[in-house]
Amino acid sequence: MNEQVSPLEAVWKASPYDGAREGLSLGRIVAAAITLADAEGLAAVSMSRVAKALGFTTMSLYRHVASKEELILHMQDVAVGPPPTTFDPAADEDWRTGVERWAWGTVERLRAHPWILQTLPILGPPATPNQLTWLEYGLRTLRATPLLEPEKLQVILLINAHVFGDATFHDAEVADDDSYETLFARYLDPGRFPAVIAAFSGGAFAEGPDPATDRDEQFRFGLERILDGVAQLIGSR
Amino acid sequence: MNEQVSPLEAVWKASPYDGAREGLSLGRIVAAAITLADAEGLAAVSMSRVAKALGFTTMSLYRHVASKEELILHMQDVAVGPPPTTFDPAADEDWRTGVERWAWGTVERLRAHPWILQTLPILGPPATPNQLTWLEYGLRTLRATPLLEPEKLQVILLINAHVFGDATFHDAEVADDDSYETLFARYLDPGRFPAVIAAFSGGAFAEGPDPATDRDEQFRFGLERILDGVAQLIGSR
DNA sequence: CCTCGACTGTGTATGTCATACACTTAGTAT
DNA sequence: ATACTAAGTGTATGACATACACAGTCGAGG
Repeated sequence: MNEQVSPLEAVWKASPYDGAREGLSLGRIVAAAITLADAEGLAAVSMSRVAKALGFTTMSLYRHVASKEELILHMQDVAVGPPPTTFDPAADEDWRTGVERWAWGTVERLRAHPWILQTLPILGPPATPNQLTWLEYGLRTLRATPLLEPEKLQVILLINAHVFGDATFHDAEVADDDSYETLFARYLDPGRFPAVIAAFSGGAFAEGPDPATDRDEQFRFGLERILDGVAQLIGSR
Repeated sequence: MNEQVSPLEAVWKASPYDGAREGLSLGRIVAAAITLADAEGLAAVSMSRVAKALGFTTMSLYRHVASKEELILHMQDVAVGPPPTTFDPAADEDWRTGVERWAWGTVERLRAHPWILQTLPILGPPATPNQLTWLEYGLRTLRATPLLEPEKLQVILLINAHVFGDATFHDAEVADDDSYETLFARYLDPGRFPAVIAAFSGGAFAEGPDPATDRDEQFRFGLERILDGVAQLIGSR
């Protein structure tokens, strides 16, 4: 644990998520918390439940973590994890190939731990070590491109927003599920919401045989639009 | 208040945010909660603080609202508000003009009540009456376009994601503020994060004389990329 | 070898929170 | 007037984050 340090800064200081082989350790605590969040959602993560899962008392956690907020930041960093080094774009690689690989990589991480979404309230710009490593790799895909530095950043952040959009949209859909269709059927006045009804009856909700593919397809569509737009700008330089 | 009804459904049933002139009412409760959230953030909204602000007891709120979750959904709906009717795109209007107007309208709403971001955990697809009205208007801007129905939806959702990205990125920047620069300076190893450093020293954080304009400029950049991509698809049909 | 201090884990206590439930009271319909 | 209903209250419960004081343990310096 650290004295007088902001939660964010604590995450940076911790870097090697070590594990002494016995007793508590930051690594163990964070791992237990992530397991809990994966299984029951972020709301299920309380100091006492995490401690119980490890067989320690609630207060023991505070020897390794200054606050719950810090714990959650650590969870986020570990759950995001470092990008595979194979994601580091080769110097001669086509930017678009690189960006696409990167984009799909980030979706995958977020889908693996959807509760990362709920941890957003804390955030702002990417700020955690692993998050920044992803950002670094993302920016590198645009290295050879004539875009200005701030433009590169905007492009990567835009794609990131799309990734979060995907996760947000498909999150509660799973949870609420039937209540959606029901709700829409019951309250969506065709006089007031003709376009919405048309869009949704086109099958955005009513997934086909393989919802995962459909979801991928939706993500791909948005991504291609973004990249087409970027390509156009690059081409104009 | 409603019996045996999901929080979301309760919001739909409530539609006219009425106000009996005395005593408590849903409208009054929601308004007080929004005032609180605007001033001190979503975290400051507790049943007891809202009640106190109105001069009633905590439990009195439960006569009008089934749970805190329902309250927050109501808050969200009211804070989002209906789109101005002038946003309803004219039939002969250029789609791009319409979409841009719509996009800027949504940013504006979100910026006025940034805590709406924190209410995301609850959500999923847009589902609240006013949210759906915005969606309806957004979709209408693409009415005359050769896009397929699900594609229109994807485009609007993509822009929406961009709006949330803008809000997310600039939210904590305000809150953490100096700690960001500090943190970056202290921990960002130029060996490991060359691209990040290049992108940020380009001035993404170090705002110019008018940060609002810079922020607008950043949003505009992403929006134009998206719309260029969409235009290209439309053109190819 | 002993002692001291640091580190790690514990137990108890406090204040906040959402919410259940039983109660009162006022207003309305018969 | 009586019975019913809606609105507001007060008290109680159980979860939670966290402060604080204490205890065991272990390694380093005498």
